[in-house]
Amino acid sequence: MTAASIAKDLRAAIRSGTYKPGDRLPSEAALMSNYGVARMTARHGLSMLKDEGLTVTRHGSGVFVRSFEPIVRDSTGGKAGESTVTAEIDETGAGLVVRTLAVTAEAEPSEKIRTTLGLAEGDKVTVRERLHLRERKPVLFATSYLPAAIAAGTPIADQEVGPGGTHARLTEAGHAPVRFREDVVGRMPTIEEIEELRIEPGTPVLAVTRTAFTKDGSPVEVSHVVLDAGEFMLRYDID
Amino acid sequence: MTAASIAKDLRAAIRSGTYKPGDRLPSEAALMSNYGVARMTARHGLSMLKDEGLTVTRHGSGVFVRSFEPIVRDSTGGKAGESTVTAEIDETGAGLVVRTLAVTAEAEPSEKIRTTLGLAEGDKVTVRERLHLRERKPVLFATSYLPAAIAAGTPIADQEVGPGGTHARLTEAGHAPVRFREDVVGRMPTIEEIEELRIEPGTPVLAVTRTAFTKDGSPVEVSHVVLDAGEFMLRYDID
DNA sequence: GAGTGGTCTAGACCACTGC
DNA sequence: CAGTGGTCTAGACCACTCG
Repeated sequence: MTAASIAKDLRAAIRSGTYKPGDRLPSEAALMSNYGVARMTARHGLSMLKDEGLTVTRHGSGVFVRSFEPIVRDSTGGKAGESTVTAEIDETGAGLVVRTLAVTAEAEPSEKIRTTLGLAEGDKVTVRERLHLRERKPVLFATSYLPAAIAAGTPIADQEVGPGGTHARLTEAGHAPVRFREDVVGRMPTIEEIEELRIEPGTPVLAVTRTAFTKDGSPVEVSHVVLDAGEFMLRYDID
Repeated sequence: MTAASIAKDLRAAIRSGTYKPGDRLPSEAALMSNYGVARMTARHGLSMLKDEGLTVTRHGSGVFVRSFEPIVRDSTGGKAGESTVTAEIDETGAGLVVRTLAVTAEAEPSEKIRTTLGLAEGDKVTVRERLHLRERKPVLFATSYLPAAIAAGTPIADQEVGPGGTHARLTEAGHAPVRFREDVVGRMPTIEEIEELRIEPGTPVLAVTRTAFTKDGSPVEVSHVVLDAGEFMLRYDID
C-alpha cells in the first residue's frame, strides 16, 4: 500500500494548496528516504498523480503541479458568417491561430461519413483538415467532410476558403447550414493525437462530431473535432 | 524501447481487429517470453494500454479489450416538465435508475455557487444530490444548488420532488427555467469519483456545469454533473 | 492448484536540466 | 557535474479466478 499512500499524501497536499500549480513536488529520491521505499515504488506513486492529470513531469527537472486555464469554446455563440470553429472561440481564445493542413477536393468517404451525409455509394466528399494553435501549441484538430457535389469547384475545396469561411460559401451556394448537432465524448487520446496535439500524459481529449444541416434537414457537413481537454471548456447555451 | 513497443504492437492488433472488444490479450508471462523482457517491462507495456482506456484488467483473470457503448444524453431534447436529467436520456438509456442520495433544505453555498446564483452573503441554498445507475453500475453523479429562498418549503427540499421533477416545481413557483447553459470539461476523475462511479482506469469523466435561467435572466439552479465518459455521449442540437 | 494480475525490492544504466 | 526523471532487470510474495 505504499505507492498508493504516497500518491494519497501528495494528492491531499496538492488539493489543500500545500503545493500550488507550478510548484515542484518532492523528488523520487526524497520520497524514497521519506517513506523508506524502493525507487520504483516512489515512482509508481508519482505516476499515479500524472495519470490523474494532477502533475506534469519534466525530465531532468522534476515533477510539477499542473494548472488548468481553459479556452471557452462557445458552440452556440458564433456569429453567422464566420468560420465554423474560430467564431466559437470567445475572447479568452485570443491568440488562437488556425492552420489549414490539407484540403482534398474529392475523396472516398468512409462508410460512416457517407451515410451520415446521406450520400449514395460512389459519391465523393471534400475533406478539410485544420489545426488550431494556442501560443504555438496545437490544441484542436478538426476534419470536415462535405459532399463533393456541393463543395468541389467552390472555394471550399481551396486551401483558402475566403472571408466568412466554409459556412459563408455554403450559404452562397444555396446550402446554408442552419441547424447543428454536436455529439461529445470524452476519452483518452490515441498515440497519433498525443503526438499531433502534444497532449500531456493524464489528459483526455474531447471528441466532438458536429453535423450541419440545411433548412430542409439535409446534412451538408460533418466535422470531427478533437480537442485537448486540458485546454478547452465547451459551452452550450440552450433555450 | 521495449515496453513502448509491446504496447505499440498490441495497440495495432486491437485497432486492426485481431483482438476484438471482450477478447483476452496475451498474459504477462506470454509477453515476457515472446519479447524476452522482464515482467515489469511486460507489465508496463500493458499498463500503457490500460491508461489509454483501451483495455480493462481483471485480477486473476487477464487483460481484456474494452468496449464503448455510450448512453446518449440529449441535453436539448428533454420534454418540458420532466426532471432535469432523466428527460435527457434517450431510449438507449433505458434501464437507467435515479437514486436521490441527499437533500439539504438550507446549506451554506460555496463562494462560486453563491455568485453564480447571484446571492447575497449569508443567503442559503438547497442542495440535492443524485446518482444515476445503469444496470446497477453508477454512471452519473449530480449535485444541484438552488436558492433556498425559492426552494425551501417546497417539494424541491424534499427527498421526493414529485411528478415533473425540480423544473415542474420551479415553474409552479413562478421561476420557470427557460434558458440553460452547459459548460463541459473533460478530465481524469478524482479518487472520490473513481470510487463513487466505479470508474475504470484510463477513463476520463465529463464534468458539466449546468445553469438554469428564468425568462428575466436570473439563475435559479446550478448543477454540477459528473459523468463516466466511458458510459456517455452528450448530444446538443443547436439552431 | 495452476495461472493470472498487483505490489514491492535493490540494483543498473541512460538522458535531460540547470547551476 | 550533481541532481533529476526514464527505462529495464531478476527476483520476491501476495490476491484473485477458475477449472
